[in-house]
Amino acid sequence: MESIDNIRNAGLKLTPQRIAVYSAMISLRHARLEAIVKYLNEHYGRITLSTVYRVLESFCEAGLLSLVCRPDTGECYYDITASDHHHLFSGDTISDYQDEELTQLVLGYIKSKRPDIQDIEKIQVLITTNKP
Amino acid sequence: MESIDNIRNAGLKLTPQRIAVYSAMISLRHARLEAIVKYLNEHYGRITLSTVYRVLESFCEAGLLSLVCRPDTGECYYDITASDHHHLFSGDTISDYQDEELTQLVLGYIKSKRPDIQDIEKIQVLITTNKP
DNA sequence: GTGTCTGCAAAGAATTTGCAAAGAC
DNA sequence: GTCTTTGCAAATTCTTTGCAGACAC
Repeated sequence: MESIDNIRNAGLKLTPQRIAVYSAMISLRHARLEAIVKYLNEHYGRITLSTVYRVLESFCEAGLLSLVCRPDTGECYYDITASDHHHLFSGDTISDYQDEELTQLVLGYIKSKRPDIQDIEKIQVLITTNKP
Repeated sequence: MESIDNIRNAGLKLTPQRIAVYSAMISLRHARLEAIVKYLNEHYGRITLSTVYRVLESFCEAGLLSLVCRPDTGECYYDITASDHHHLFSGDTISDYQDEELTQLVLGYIKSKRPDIQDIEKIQVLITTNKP
């Protein structure tokens, strides 16, 4: 099972709660705490709020999850995709947009136009669209 | 005075508290609530926390301030620059990076590569660098 | 068996709200 | 004068913590 390996590989001990939270994130992809708790209550059963907080924190620290924030409201969502990627915001929907070519395009542009910006670690592009 | 005109033009009534908060943001450029309150206590005198919350909310709603979030921690900062622009993150420092050419570069790229992404409203690039 | 994780309940922070007085226009 | 904003204190909501028992390995 994917979840189990990923949690193990991140160096975390396997517990039912961690598996539940990770599975929730695999289904939800992007979610705020509230949605995760709702999902867990519906699909898993009782899990304490403080445990959810602790599990999510351990996942972020271990690099299993990342964070992404809405540019308009600043609301932050946990993101099942931890590797570098871009994001699309359309109304309430957040989508990952993996595009290494775009990363390289921006990187090349910045390096040539702004050589004073050194040691770039990460480029993230946030694209907001109007919901039709 | 710049602050006064901007607040007025945003359609908000002028109060000493609004002028104080706006002036604080002009000095601070990017700041979290905590830093704003600290600045106000040092430079202005007593102002209630709930008033600061309400003033900041009215400013964001009126388009006088925007929000920007750290990609790593998700911490959100109020930003004195409300018009579209990009951001540089270097250690604890956040800088605005205004570059319409970059916006157009990304926009052109997305439009040609991903014609399915319609009605793009905003492009924001977040650049994280390693602090030397 | 040892050390980490969870549940619980309580503490602590952060944010919002109701209301009366003060202030902007 | 009318309608909005502020200060204050209380209420909510959100997040963290301490500790004892349960659990992973």
